[in-house]
Amino acid sequence: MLQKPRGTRDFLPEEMEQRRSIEQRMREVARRWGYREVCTPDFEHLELFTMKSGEGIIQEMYVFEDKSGRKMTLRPEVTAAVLRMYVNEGRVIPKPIRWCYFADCFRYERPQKGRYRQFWQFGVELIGADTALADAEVIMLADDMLRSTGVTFDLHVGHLAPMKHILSGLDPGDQGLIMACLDKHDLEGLEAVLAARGLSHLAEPLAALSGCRSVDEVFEVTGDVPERTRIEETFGILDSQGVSYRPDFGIARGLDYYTGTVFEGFARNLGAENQILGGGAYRLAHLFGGEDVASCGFAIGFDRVMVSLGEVELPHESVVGVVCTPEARTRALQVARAFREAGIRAEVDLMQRGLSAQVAHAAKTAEFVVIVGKREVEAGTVTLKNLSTGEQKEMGLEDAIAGVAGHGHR
RNA sequence: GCCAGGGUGGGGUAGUUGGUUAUCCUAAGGGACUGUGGAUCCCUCGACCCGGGUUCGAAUCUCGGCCCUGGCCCCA
Repeated sequence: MLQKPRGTRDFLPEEMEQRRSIEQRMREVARRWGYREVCTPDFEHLELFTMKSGEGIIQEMYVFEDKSGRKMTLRPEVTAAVLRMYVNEGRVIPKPIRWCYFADCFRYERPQKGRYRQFWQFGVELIGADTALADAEVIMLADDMLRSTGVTFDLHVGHLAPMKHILSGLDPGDQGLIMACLDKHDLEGLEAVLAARGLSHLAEPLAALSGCRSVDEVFEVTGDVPERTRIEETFGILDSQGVSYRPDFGIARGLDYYTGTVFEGFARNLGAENQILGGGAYRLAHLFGGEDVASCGFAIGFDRVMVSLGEVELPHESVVGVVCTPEARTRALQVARAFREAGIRAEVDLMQRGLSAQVAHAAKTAEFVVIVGKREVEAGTVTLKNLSTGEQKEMGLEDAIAGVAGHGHR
C-alpha cells in the first residue's frame, strides 16, 4: 500500500471538525482585536528565506527548481512572506497594519510528537507601530488567543537588550554559545563555556539575569541600559492588564532577527516539543527592499495546541435520516430538501436498502428519522421518529422540521 | 543527524525453541427480515511494512531500507 509522505497526516472528518472548531476560536479572537486575515503563496523564492535566516536553513526546507530553473521552496514559516507582501503592496496602507494568517508550513526535519513536516501556524504581524503598547498588544493578543482554545500554558516574556548589553564586545560565536546556555537555563554549561574563554567574571551577572523574576531585578544586574524605559513600560502594561506571565530574560535561541521584546509559550502537558508560541519585535522589511519598519508578531503552533488539547468537545448537531419506500422516493427527496433549506443536515439512503435497514443505518448516524412511505405520500404527511427516545408521530412536514430544529443547536 | 522501542485485515489483537488453510474482537457490505432500531445468527470482504539472506520450509532467525513512537540535536 502506498504510504503518505513521512511527517504528514491525514485527518478524518471527526478530527477536522475539532481542528476547525479551534481554528475558529483563534480567528474570532484575532477579529476582535482588529487583525485581518491575509494569505501568501504556499511556495516562494528560496531567496526570501535565505535572506532572512541564512543559507543554513536550506537543508531543512523543501527546496526545488521549477520548470524554468528557478530556486523555489515550500514556505517554512509565514513571517518573511508577510513582510515581503508588506514591502510589495502594503507600504501605502495606514499604519499600524494588523494582519493575521492561518497557514500550513513545511520543514524537512525528523518528525516526532508535535512536530510534523507539514504543520499549521496561526500567526499575527503588527507592522509600523514602534511603541511599548504595540509590543504589549501583541503579547496580550497571543495570551487571549491561546486562552480561547482552552490550552494550559506558561507565557514567558523577555527582552534581548539586557543580555546583549552584558555580552557586548564579545565575538559573535561566543555570544551564540553563551546565549544558547542561558536559553536552556543551563548554568553549568554556561560556567564551562565562560571559564574556557577567560570570561568567568560574566558568570555571575549572566546567572543572575537568567534567574531574574522581575524587571527591577534585571536592571540591578545590568545597570541602566538605553532600552530600560521602553522595557519597563511594556511590562508595566502587561501587569496593569493582569496578564499572567513570567519575566524571562534568558530567551535567546533562534531569534537572530528579533530586536527587542521576545516571548514564548509552553504547553504544560507536552513533552520535548512543548513550545506552542513564539514571537517578538523584529525588523525585516529592509531585507526585502523596503524602508525599515518596526514590526512585532507571533506564531502559534496549531498542531501542538491540538495535541495538548486532546479530544475537543463539539457542539451537538441534529442529523436527520430520511427513510422511504421505493414508490415514495420523489416525495422523500423533496422532504430532504426542505430540511436542508431549514439548515438541518439531512441524508437519504443511496444503497437501495429496505426500510428496516434504512432505519437501522440511521440509528448509527442520526438522531432523527423521517419516514416517507406510501401512507405518508397519500396523507401528505411525514412520520418523525426520535431515535433516542423511540417516540414517533405522523405529522405535517413543517411540524417535523420545527420538531427537529427545536431539539438541537445549530 | 544521534539513541532507544516498535510495525500482523480499516481499527484493536493472538501467534516467535521456524512447520498445514494465521486467532479473536470490532468496523464495513449482504442475508435471515418488502413499513420501523445499534440485539442475535449466518455469509462476505480484508493483514504478517518492503527487499535480500539462511532454510525443505520464515510473521517468527539475520541484514539493509521504509515508516511510527519517545528522547537528544535543531527549531527561522
